[in-house]
Amino acid sequence: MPKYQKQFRILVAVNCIIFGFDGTELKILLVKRDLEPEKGKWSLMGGFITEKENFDRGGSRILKQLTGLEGVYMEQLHAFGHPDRDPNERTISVAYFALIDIHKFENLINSDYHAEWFPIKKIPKLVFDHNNMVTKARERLRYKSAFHPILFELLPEKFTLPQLQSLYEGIFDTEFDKRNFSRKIQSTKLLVKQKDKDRESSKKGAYYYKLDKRRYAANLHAFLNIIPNPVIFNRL
Amino acid sequence: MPKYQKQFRILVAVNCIIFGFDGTELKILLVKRDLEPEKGKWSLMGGFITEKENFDRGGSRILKQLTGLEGVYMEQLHAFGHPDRDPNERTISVAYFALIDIHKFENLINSDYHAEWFPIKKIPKLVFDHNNMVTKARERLRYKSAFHPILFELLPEKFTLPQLQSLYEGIFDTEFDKRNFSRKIQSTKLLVKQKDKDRESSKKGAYYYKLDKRRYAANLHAFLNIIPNPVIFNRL
DNA sequence: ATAATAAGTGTTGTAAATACATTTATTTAT
DNA sequence: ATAAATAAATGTATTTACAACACTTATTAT
Repeated sequence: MPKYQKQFRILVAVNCIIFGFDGTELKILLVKRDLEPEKGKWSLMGGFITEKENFDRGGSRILKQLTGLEGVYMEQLHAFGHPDRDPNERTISVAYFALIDIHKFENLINSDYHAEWFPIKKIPKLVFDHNNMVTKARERLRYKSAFHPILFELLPEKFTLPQLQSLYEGIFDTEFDKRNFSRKIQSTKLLVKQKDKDRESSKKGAYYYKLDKRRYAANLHAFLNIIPNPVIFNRL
Repeated sequence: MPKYQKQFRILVAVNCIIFGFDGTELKILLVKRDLEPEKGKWSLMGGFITEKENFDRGGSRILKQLTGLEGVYMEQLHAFGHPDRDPNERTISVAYFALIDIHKFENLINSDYHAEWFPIKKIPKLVFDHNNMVTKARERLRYKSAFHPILFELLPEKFTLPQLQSLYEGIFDTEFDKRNFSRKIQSTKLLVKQKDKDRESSKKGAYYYKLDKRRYAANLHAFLNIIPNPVIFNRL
């Protein structure tokens, strides 16, 4: 077979924007970059694509390297290809965003990397174009979660409605009426009320809910329309 | 500066899914591939990324090469990176989709390429993973156009409401009530009624409309909700 | 017993979406 | 000149979805 001889070849990386929610704030997991250039600066977790893997697998591999987690919600975000984005050598990067249960991560943390959670509103200056990636990931998460039930991926198996609401409020940077919010969420029939309560965050305690996994799997692509007024999108 | 010596480098291409609407059907512009492997087979327009361009520019360049058009609606769709997608040598491709006014194309067609419009429902077997790209582009177009006013990009400057409706109906593969459709479209205030009529497609004639460009520019990211029931997404 | 805290719940008004049928302008055939 | 055919244009009534709003309940600490 002939080869595409004259064309030039480029380094291909994958980066992950890893979201977590600690009950109060939306956070992103960052690492200190361990190779030159820009060694020691904060960065998204990433790595070069290997010869036999596709992007999805590369993304999963890199997520697992850092967090130990598999089977996590992950989605291709965008391919970044500015010729000068890595000053060392031209490198394109396919960015993925992942939603993880922050508590699972704490158990599995890989100490080969120096990783830290940063609140989404206090992201430091990152290497290359990683701040752009974060911005785009935030926009996508906001957009997608306005219509699709994906935010459950950020919560532990059992969670309360007030927790869920504060997650939505954090992402949309606004407040919702708890009666209307509860009604909308319940109307999806994705949640199953448990008999026990979370007694950490209030005196009365809030009932736990779990996802109805069968329904959830069937409704991943369904529409919810949880957000009162979509105009919200214009202010990130 | 150090180099990323050990990593391997990959060919990077851009492909364009070019949509057009002839008044009746949604179509895609395909070319006969002019290099080995798979020479002579139907393919999406594409090309390798050059040393100094980013993806958006590569996409625009490739679209212009074939159609002569610039300033066209274009959006990054997805990066395709299966290791065997091109059997000749590993090549990743960043796919873009473009919406063009099919009539503008007819004037500017570049005879270096053998290009043809194919109805979206009669796309032939394409090279590599291009059929996957087309499927993904269709899904994206459907998804996006359900909420955002982008389908005007497929129509000429002056168009009628019945034309617009049949475009929507083609994309969603269903029929809408014309009274409700008209009301929804008008409620966006994006259209300006003209004094003249299109007399081609009916005896009575249908009034032309033009986009209110100022409002349109301001509303690109606005939400419309033209589609009665979003369940439609599940059947492509 | 009382105060403090956050959870939980119901109703009513308003706006949006849907379903549905007749009239109008024009051309063509008789 | 009239009638038939064709597709465009238009209005209303009903249903449904959404948003606004306030009080009661369970529990703990004093």
